[in-house]
Amino acid sequence: MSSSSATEVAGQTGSAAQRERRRRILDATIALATEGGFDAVQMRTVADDAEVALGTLYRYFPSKIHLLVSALGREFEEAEQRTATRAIPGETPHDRVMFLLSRTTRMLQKQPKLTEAMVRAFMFADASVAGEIHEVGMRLTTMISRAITGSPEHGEATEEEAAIIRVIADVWLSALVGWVTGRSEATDVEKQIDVAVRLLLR
Amino acid sequence: MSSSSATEVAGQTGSAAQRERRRRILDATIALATEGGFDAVQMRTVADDAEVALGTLYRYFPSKIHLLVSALGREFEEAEQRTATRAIPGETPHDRVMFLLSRTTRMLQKQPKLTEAMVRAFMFADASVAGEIHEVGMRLTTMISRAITGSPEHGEATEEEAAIIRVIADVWLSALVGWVTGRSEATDVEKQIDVAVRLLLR
DNA sequence: CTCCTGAATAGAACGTGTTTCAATACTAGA
DNA sequence: TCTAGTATTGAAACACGTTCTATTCAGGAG
Repeated sequence: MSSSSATEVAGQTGSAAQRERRRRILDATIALATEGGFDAVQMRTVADDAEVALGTLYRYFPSKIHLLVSALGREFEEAEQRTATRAIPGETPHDRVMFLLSRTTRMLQKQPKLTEAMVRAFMFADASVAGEIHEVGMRLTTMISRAITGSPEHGEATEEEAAIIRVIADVWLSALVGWVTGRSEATDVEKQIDVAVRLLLR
Repeated sequence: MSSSSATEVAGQTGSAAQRERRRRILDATIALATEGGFDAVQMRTVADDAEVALGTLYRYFPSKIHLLVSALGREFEEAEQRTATRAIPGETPHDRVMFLLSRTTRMLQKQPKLTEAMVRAFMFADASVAGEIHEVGMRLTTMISRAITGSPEHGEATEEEAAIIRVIADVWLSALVGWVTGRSEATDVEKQIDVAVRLLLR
């Protein structure tokens, strides 16, 4: 339990050179994943591309799974900040949630290999990745919550709302896994969320 | 596309000696997974324990993931047959679905290592495992459908019902993944399903 | 400026999933 | 019974995640 607490989450720690190395590693990871997916993210290659030694890579990210989930965290960070600055369009909670998740889904589907790499890492992660996983989960929860209330504020949700948000997130992730692993079509993801949201937000 | 169609799914093919080998392999897999989880299922060890050569193991199951998902399929087969012979107790669809999923969850939680191995393989599986995955999905769908209607028959579900079943299955799997990967407590799984079922079946 | 210590490096080495291949055993049909 | 074709075996080799070791580097304390 030394560093990565929830407050200094996305690696805003260490010297400038260290933050720079971390950035280069995540850049290389995302580039490789975008090109060739999970299998193409090979630790030796990441280290080479980021111009750090293999041992250094492992000092920053203790496993390939940590690395990819952290990359997912960085991507979600941008998406979440977008929902914080501008209100999500739509008349009803249903409309707004669908707007948000459809937009995010389409964004992910534009880079299928990258999404495959990150989603598979996310689903494969074990307890040792709890911190990174939790960060991603919180961001997703925050975004859906904002979509439901329609405001960029992120106040406390009622217990009922929290439960609904969780179910929506679960369905979205499952649908994404289905698409990523080639078990369903791209358009199915949106359909499945629409059904779930319709059933839940009525 | 030679063998494994939906009709001859669970390996009811080949000579008696071959069916016997297949059974020994799955037995060894489940024994190892029960003892030590995903990591303990090592292909060399499985082959040794099942008394087949490593090459033979790979002839029967083209990867560790195929192997573990097939093991999950065999376990689900028994569970599904139980729902086919006896009616699921409970007054309402909600009660019956909860009875079914609670019972199944508790059964899985009694063997945490085995469940961890199978669930992680299931979530990690890519398109090449589509057949095995589909089999498991169908069994789960069938069981939930029987619980909703309250009859061991497995008639066609309406589109609405099918969508609801899918959402319930997604939530159940997500909750299970959360538990397996140490992100949530055993009792959370039931709670999450209860919320989802309550929201969906009203 | 020198020394000390933690960080970074290069590279070898290890473990396990997967592939390959030559030799042997088995089985179904003539 | 013989034979052709197929399945199984045993063993080595390969690929990639991960660990380990020896060495060098950087930057703050004195």
